Amino acid sequence: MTGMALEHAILVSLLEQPGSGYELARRFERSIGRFWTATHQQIYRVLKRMETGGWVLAEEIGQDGRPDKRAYSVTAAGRDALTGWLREPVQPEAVRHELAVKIRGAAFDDDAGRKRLIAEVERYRADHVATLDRYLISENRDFPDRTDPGQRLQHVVLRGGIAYERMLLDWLDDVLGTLRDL
Amino acid sequence: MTGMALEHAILVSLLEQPGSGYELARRFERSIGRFWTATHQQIYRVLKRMETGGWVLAEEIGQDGRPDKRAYSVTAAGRDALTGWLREPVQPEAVRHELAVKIRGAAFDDDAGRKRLIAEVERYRADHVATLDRYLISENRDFPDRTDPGQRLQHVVLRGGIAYERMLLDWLDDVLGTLRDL
DNA sequence: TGATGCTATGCAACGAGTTGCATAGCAAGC
DNA sequence: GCTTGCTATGCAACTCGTTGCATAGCATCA
Repeated sequence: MTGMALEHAILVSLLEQPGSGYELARRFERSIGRFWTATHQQIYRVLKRMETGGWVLAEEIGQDGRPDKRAYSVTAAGRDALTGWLREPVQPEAVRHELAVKIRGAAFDDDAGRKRLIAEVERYRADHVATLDRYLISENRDFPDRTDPGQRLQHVVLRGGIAYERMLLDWLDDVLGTLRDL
Repeated sequence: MTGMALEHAILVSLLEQPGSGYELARRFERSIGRFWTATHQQIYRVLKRMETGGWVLAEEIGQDGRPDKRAYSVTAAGRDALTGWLREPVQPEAVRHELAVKIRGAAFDDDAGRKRLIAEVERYRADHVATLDRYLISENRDFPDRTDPGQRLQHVVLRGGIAYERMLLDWLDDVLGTLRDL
């Protein structure tokens, strides 16, 4: 019961807003995917398992002009499963930071390799500038209601993303400085 | 060739210092594991694969009073494999932040559940205070040589860890404040 | 008209990561 | 004397995550 947390991320997303597997996959690209990534295959597979286990209910919705979809909502049993999990201890994170491995690896490459790494870090940095911008735009647009508990919780998680991106950008500047005058 | 980055983390670790599977596993608990986690089973399995592929060489070392060990070192082919990988683009990270899921999930739990989550966040925070302390001790102790390129690169990665932990502690205070006056 | 892309779901195969267990001798403390 | 813990390596079974592919109709743009 320690792993398989995707179920719980899906439960949270469906409680915030019921929807189809496809819609969930899109949310995992935007909102919820900021802190829990998943592909559409994973989501469809896990949704079936959750349906079998009685955590979610599917309703077939026929649409004209596009394929039918299965809209999922969370059952009472699913909600109980979620609250049970919420009360378990948080597992330590499994950190996997590829860039950090590459930076330490740069000690065993030549000048040409380090030059390429600097360019790659700059590209990586630009990506995260864009990410931070998206977060800031989303913050200004999506969190007007400071009284709704759900919104306040979503907002504090987003502030975590913003803090992370800012920290990362500062650190990348430190990395670039270190690589340049190695 | 996109995944399987454990090989490369092992190559970096073995280039920094040759050693046995067991020694590598211990390093993955301390130094390199700050940004790339792995269990001993993973490490042994991958080392065999790398030996078959000619990336590392094993030397049997008989020890008295304890089991023999196989000391690994990186071959020229292994080093080439590493530099080849260093020049590939950095893959976007697969973020999996369980605590963030739980925080958003707290909107669907009751007051008792939220109280428990607050206690759990406090425990989690204490763990990370301890982690930050270990990093700061390691920084003062292990990085005296500011001219060695390898040390400077290890140091900048450690500074990333320190920056991350500080950011996290600040954010956890924000989270606790939000949960408390929900 | 043809190419590209979006909605919508899914299978099959593979690779990566986790968990439990096993062996085996030595050292240290109760 | 007994238990616990450390060094040292490994198997087997399992779950999780990734990649490539497939279907199928409609919309949009060149």
